[in-house]
Amino acid sequence: MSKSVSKAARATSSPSSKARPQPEAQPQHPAEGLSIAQVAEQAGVSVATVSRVLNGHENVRPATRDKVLAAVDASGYRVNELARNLRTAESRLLLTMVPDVGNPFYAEIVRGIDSVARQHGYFMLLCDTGADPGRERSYFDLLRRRRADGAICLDPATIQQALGEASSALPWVACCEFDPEMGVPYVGIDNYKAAGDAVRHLLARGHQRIGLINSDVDYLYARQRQQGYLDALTEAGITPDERWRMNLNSLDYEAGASAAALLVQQPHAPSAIFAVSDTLAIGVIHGLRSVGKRVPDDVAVVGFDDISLAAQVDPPLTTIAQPMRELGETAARLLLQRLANPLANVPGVLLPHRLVIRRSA
Amino acid sequence: MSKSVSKAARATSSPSSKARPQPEAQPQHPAEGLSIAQVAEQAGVSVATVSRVLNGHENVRPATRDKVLAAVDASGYRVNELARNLRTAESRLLLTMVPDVGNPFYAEIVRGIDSVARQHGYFMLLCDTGADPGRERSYFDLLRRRRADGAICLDPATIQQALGEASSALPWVACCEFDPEMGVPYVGIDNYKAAGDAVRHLLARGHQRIGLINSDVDYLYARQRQQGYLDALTEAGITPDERWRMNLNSLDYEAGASAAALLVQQPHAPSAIFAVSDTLAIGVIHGLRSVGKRVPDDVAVVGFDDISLAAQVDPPLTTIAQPMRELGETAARLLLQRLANPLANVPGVLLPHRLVIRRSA
DNA sequence: GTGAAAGCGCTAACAG
DNA sequence: CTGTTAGCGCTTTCAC
Repeated sequence: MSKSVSKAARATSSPSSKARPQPEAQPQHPAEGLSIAQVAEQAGVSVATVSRVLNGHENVRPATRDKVLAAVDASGYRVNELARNLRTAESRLLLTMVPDVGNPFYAEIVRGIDSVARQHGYFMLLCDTGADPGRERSYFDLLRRRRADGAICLDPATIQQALGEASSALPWVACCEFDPEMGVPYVGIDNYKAAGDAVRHLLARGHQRIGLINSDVDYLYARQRQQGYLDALTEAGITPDERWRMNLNSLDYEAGASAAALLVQQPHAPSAIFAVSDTLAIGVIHGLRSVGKRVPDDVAVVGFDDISLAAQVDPPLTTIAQPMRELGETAARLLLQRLANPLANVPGVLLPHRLVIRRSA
Repeated sequence: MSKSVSKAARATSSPSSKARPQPEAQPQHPAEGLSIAQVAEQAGVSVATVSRVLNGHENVRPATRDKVLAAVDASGYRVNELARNLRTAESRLLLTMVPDVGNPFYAEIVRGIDSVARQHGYFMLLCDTGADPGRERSYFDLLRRRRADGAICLDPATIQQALGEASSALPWVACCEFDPEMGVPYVGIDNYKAAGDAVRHLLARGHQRIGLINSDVDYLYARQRQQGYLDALTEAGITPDERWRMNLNSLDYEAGASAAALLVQQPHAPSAIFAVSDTLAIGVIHGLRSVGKRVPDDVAVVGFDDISLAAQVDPPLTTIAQPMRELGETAARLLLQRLANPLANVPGVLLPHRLVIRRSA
């Protein structure tokens, strides 16, 4: 930890750095190819001294320090981090890979990651992979090529596995999606139990025919939630009907809408639908309405995630809440741990979920 | 342009690189501190030759090339881009700064940027600024410190201006939010006219008392849309009432909901509401419903942006569509132009908007 | 407390 | 076609 702290104190590189505020007046020279040598010359000291001042080392005489600082401010000099990073062999950059930045579920997680990262003097940059293995790989290459110090991956477990064995040696952690067997640190929730909770809620409301609108089976959570759904039904003495289940390759509203319309227009249609994401569930509500079904009177629906929108739609969505912020924060902390001590074996952690009952079911 | 093309062809650094697929078998050594020198030794050639092969230069004998490639694959070597970038003085990284990654409006724009960027051999990385000037600054510092080659900023114009004069020399462009006076290339829409279109639609539907739920005036678009709203009303012979207008410091659904509830519960309440973003408008619909108003019968609502959700809510939202994808693509192209030719003065461009009539108004 | 100098890993002249 | 070499701008011993 002491490493992180000392690095975070670097006056010129920490995201949260307030060590040396900018002067009000803008510097004269917009600083194109300014190097430390020129600042040194201007200050009448050696490059070593400038470097020491820039990095907040203590062993510099105050007068000297002031001379240097003056020269820096006057010239508008900014350290070239490419050079610094080459020398120190670290970039202080963290990458977060998400399958779809447009999905509000990820936004809150990303904020959690970001806040922990900057507290520790790291920048967090977001990568939209579109759940495409090729793009995923190319972002991992940023890691291999030392352009980032670490990464957090929220992509489907299947894609993570496709990265190959060699990648597990890279400094990254998995968030929400993970394969416990891979030996990569992870954080997530108990999807199996959460899905069971959703279904049991529906059961308690008297529903017997419960549909499942699921996402792509590339996602670990899709497989786990399906199993939770299946087992909850079976435990209640109900034989799951295959026609009640659908797998979608998109979490978009439209996908949920058309799936729902299909689902309820068949014989023995479900009287309730469990959708594995709120975006899907909102689409489902819309789809049901478009075929003349009322929610929850004709068909009940429960979603998953508890994105902020869930409370705003009509009717407000009953859903399983994930601790999104904490998921992100935990992921960031795991990664930081792994960076601080590459050999320590970092644990997998599961965070609690919660059933939020609103009006849709 | 030829520069971009030749760079994009670099076998080891282009995001879209497919030049030399990885072998099926994973390399033996996970490649911690492997350098080009060791590869050179292993291949029995000089570092220069390895470098040439890695960069796809033509003047290498096939046999030599194969030897090098074999050594690379065997060792699992990856180029250290920190070193390469220091040497070539470019990072091939583009930054996109958005005020809120959770707002779906930005997601599609970001995709547009990303697709153009990777077509040209650049990586695009997303930064969530939270519309905070401090964070904005720190991301711009990434630029100053050569960790990224260019940036696209979607933050409020006010924040852009606060960056100071010196920043306009930096390689960035503005998207959606911009100040034409700053001399920074930009792309956006005609917000004044678009707002007018929205209001005129409401007018045509017979509404006389039209409310405006606006965002923070830090946003240029907020000021422009307000003016469009005001002028459209005036032109119709209606004197705008101050009590019809609200400014919110958030685009969240909740913010729209509570604002709407307030707005329609006063005397002479509006019979229609124009909200400057779809997220706000969706909140508005929810807020109206919570106080017992039906949309559009009691109060009509028009939004702005046409995010995918707009068609899914009940009632489907009448809104002004922005060409989000094109906005992003254009921004990326402007930036690329600016990078290719730092001296050329890149124009500001305005893209067309479109009124989409659904059921909410 | 400060400076001189080595070298991080790479690319690009320049020779041969 | 291939090798030798000089830096890119910075941090960090090691002297003084």
